[in-house]
Amino acid sequence: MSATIKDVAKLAGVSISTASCALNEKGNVSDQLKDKIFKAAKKLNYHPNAAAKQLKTKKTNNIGVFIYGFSGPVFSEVLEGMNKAAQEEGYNLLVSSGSLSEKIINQRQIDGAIIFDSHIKDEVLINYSLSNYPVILLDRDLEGDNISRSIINNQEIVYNFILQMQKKYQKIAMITGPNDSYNALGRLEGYKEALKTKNLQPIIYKGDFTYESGIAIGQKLTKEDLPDLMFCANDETAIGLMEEMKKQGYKIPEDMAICGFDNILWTRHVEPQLTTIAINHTEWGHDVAKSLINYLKTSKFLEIGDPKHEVIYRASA
Amino acid sequence: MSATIKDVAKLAGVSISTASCALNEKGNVSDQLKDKIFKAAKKLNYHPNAAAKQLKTKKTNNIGVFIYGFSGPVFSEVLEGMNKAAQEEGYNLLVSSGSLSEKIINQRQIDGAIIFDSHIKDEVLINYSLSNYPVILLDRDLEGDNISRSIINNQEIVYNFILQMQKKYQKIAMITGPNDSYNALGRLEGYKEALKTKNLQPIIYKGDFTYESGIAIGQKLTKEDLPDLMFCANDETAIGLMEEMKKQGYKIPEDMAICGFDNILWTRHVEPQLTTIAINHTEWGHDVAKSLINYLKTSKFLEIGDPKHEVIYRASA
DNA sequence: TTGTAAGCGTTATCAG
DNA sequence: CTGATAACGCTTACAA
Repeated sequence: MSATIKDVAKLAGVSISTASCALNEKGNVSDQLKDKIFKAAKKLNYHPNAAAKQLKTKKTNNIGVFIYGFSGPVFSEVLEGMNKAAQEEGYNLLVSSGSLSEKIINQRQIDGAIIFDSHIKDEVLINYSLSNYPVILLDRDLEGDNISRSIINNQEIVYNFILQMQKKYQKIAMITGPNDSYNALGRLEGYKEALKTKNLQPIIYKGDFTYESGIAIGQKLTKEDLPDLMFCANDETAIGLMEEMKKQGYKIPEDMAICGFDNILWTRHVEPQLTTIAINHTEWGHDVAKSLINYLKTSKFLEIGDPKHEVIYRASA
Repeated sequence: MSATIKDVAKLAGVSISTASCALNEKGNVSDQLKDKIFKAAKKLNYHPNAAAKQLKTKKTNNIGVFIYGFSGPVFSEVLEGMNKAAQEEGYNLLVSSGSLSEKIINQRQIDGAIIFDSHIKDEVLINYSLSNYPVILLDRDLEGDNISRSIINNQEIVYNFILQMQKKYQKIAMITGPNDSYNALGRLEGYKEALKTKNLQPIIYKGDFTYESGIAIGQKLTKEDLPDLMFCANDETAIGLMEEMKKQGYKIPEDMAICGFDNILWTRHVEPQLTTIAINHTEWGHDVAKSLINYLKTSKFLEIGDPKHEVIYRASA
């Protein structure tokens, strides 16, 4: 069994409350006693019991992060940023995915929640926030008093990007991603909106974020179809398309320029290197977690800036 | 404020203990009362307070996972598997990386720990395990009573693989990874050992797990240097090498066969497709977590099989 | 079958 | 400056 504060108090020859005050640097304890108490604590390898502390103070020092799954680079980057922020502020990350998430929220195992998972019911979140716990939603809508939100504004990013590219390329087509992807939909909207602004008809090919869908579309493209620029909803599709076009003897970007989205590692290893858009997910996660923790300390969310993005111009477009 | 068991008891018109027994399906409560109690709980949206429960039962229902960082595919796969196991068994994952990890362990916020991080001090782990908490170490050594271990046996996997390839290829060289990588070192040892068994001299090139290091080595390789097979410590290096060799006009695998390790997505998108070795990290994580949870339920670790691996033969070797 | 009461390890209030 | 003591919400003997 580990030592309790009782043991420390006994060894130091003081009362429990004095020991508690000393260990928490609170109130008035003489330096002499303090020293004795700290020595005793060290000797007994004392560490306060988290559950007891939580019960008393109603603070768990944990923030819950609820994600849909662990796979893919996005989650690990976001988590990395959040972990960094949590560490800086002395909080722990309780990461959960799946059916147990709602239980953790309901049981108040956390001081606040970051939701990156559309499966958790609104009702649970509202209930939680109503008990004065802060919640930050990522890429999802919900209004409420202690609820804040942050989204990757794919639509706006793509809108601006396409308008920019329009200066150089006349005919711009797009390969979309799957319909159930938040990101794919936003990117598509941004594309459509940009063309609308310029009074142009959108040309849309249906992809699914895979390398193979890029290849398949490349195989169907006839010479007359070729746009000046093909904007792909993600890099994998763009690279698949590029390989297929090269195979058919087309020159990139002369015959058709190609660009993607995400800036995956492989964009640098294809020939020509792929022009793409990078989102700084790590920084985003960091800012989001900081905002939540700020709420825990001051009852106010820190403003979360839009996730940083950067257009990376390379040879492909 | 959330409802407590007291509120439930009052609303149902029973004592606290009766309510507790009913809600935990324990002891003897008449069906009639039980029904009343459950209805009251539902009405009040009652959820037991985790801290109080933990304090009393000395069980947190959390298992701690301590990793070195979130980046890279390995951690997300391992975490995914662990999360799945935890979910199946009703446990939560407290994931932490960095300086706060030791605090979580010391404060007994978790019923058991999985350590995938060489930075946590042995002393902390020993102390923890001495208080009867189970610990599983991944890719790391430490002996103890409630301590179990599991490692990816890179050395053995590579040893067997190279012996196998030896039947087809005479001269086998290797590109290593960085010296501070557990995986790189094991793979190198396996290679050396296999050649030794066959009484052959190892031929070793120093890489660093990057695509660029594969290119650089390819540029230095002269025609006379070419081995029959180049075994690369990871796929990125292998692919870099392959691209460079192709650029120089060599035919893969005719002039030199190439194989890698990890089975990253891109191994299927190069020409020729890369022969490589896949480790099932998700399953590994799942098994590890299951083993720990089994200990929590029965005081015995479940046997963890060696992480499953599979040699994936493709056209490059 | 149900209720009373003690106690888990803390913190915090309030006398001494 | 220090020390009883109550309380946090829950579980669990044990008594009724």
